[in-house]
Amino acid sequence: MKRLTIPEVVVARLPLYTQKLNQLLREGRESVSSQEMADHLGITSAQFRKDISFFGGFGKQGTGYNVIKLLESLRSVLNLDRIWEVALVGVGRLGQALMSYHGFSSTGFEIVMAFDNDPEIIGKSIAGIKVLDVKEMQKQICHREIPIAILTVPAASAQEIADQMIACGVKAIMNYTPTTLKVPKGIRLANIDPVLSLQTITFYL
Amino acid sequence: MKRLTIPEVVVARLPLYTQKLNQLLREGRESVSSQEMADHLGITSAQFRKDISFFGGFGKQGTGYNVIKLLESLRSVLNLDRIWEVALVGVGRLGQALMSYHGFSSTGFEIVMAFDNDPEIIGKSIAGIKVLDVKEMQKQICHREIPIAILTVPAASAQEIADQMIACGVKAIMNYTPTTLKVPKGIRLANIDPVLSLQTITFYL
DNA sequence: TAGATTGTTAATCGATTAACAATC
DNA sequence: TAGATTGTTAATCGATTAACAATC
Repeated sequence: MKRLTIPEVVVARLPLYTQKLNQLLREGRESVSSQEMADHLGITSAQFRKDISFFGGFGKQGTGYNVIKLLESLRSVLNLDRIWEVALVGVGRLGQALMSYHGFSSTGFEIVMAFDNDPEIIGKSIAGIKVLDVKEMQKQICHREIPIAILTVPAASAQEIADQMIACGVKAIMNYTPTTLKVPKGIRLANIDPVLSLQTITFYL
Repeated sequence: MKRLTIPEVVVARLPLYTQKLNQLLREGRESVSSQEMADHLGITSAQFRKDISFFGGFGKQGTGYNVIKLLESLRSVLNLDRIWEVALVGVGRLGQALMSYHGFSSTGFEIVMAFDNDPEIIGKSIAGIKVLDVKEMQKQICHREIPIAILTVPAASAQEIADQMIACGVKAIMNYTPTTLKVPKGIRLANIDPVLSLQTITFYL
């Protein structure tokens, strides 16, 4: 299958392309050249064309790329033309903020369940989602076959909760904890602790 | 200067090394081999040694790396052996969560000012920080020479606010908005909209 | 000393870019 | 048609890895 040979760095750039194309769409633009995309994104036009051509020839010589068509193609490539159900574990401040974050639902991600171990918060509703006891987590996630989980628990319990998630079928974990998690091959792990990117940036300051 | 030649991918891995070393330190470990670090982090031992050797020979043949010494060296390389003052603009739910996030202060980042344009929230205190009118932003940031800003405003005003920040000396922006920002060369921009990493992950599911 | 593991070299692998024929 | 811009090739550039002498 062709898809398996796409470099990870290319895949990581596609959401940025999608983001920019959405912006152009809102501005009413019909087409865009690789050169313009490159200028906006701070890359070379050759890189843009090469990245896109992994998935097919979506452009037109002399004209560029049709914004809507390219956007839809990329959404299809990234499997964004469906709703993805997400579970969130750890309903602290960050967890609550993410549950209320409108950006998820407007892009096809829906947090459909949330778990915590604090009796104070279990049973409460946040952004329309009832917080369940984390003891229920495995049963619920298994039952509903949730593919993606957001991990916003304290560092100390991160690995344990991650193991439990994986045991009941979660395929991707967004790790917001400042922890180096061990996950089996085949499980996607995104480390998005806000501190990590800050620590990279300070090298250059 | 040697530092200028370090590949970005290497710099991006250093915080992960720091994270794991901190974990080992808490476990009371005195030394660690490149092989063990590699196993934990899912990389090769050669890569770890190569990355570290950009900054000097911190290891000892036959023994490995002294955890404390390596940790301190990396902290020094990443300029983490000081306090970094951070401004936050956009005190919505995500902004508030980040203001309350303990992970920043415990790693040497301190959100020292916050701004919003909503009269309802201006003047209130969140996590001990008084929210100021965004009209005051440029004056305050200039005056205190804040190098890092967290951008958590609505997408529509993101570019405008970013321009204002840069005009008054901000050198790095953590962009939490779903926007492709244009920034001048020399300004560090980290795109950490949570949706971006989700959209990358769905490609593989 | 014997065993272990580093730091570094050279080889490999992969990603980026310049250039241009194809073509809208 | 003339001008513009794609898709792709080949060259370049850069990052990763295997291997091993050095050495603790």
